[in-house]
Amino acid sequence: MKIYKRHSWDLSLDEAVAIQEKLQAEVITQDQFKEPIKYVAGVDMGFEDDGRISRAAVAVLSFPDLELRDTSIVKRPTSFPYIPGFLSFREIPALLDALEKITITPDIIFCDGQGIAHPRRFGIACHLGLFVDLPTVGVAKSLFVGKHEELPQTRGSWQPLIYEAETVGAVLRTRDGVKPVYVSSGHRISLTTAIDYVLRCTPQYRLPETTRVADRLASSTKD
DNA sequence: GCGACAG
DNA sequence: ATCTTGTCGC
Repeated sequence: MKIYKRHSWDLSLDEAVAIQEKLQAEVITQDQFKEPIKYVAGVDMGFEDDGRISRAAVAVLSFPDLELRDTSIVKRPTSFPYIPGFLSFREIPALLDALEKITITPDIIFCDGQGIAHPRRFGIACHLGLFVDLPTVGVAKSLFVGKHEELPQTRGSWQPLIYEAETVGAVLRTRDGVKPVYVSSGHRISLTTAIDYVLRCTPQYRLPETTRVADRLASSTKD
């Protein structure tokens, strides 16, 4: 699929901050895509050799039946350290290599991490969204920024995630009695629509099927 | 200044 | 993210 390179990846932390602040202005948090959605994708990362090697994986599933239709895995040297607030600079380079090889362009991409629920409203889902110019959703396994009320134990219930007096995402229960996930808009999709698609992609487990498939691909010892 | 801190 | 067995609970 097509990738729109917006900047180089050889950056200092100060330059990375400048890029986040500049590109943030281009993020769209409203629905801007045509339905019906036919394909959904999930991306995930794995590491080897104490983090020196990155493994990126992409899984494209049909929607709404969620059957595997395309996959891609790439391995390359890791070029940026993990620093809270700058996850995208560590993971996106490899993810783009993997996405470039995908033959089916998905209609929505689920990312492992936050969207606008980020200190500068520019988490990995937003960053990736601008590079692929497709709807992206951040589905994180843990809280990064913001606070929220307690939420019911039933699947489908959710509470707004508030940060600096703004709703930046939602805490969503995707399975009864199981730890919730943190959903936020990445690009070209609203929060309520994002929640709807996350629920439609989590028929059985806590995380979206797309992410689960990508996760096992990125974790496999093979190449 | 002191903690907290997506993966 | 990754290093790792058994174990508690439905």
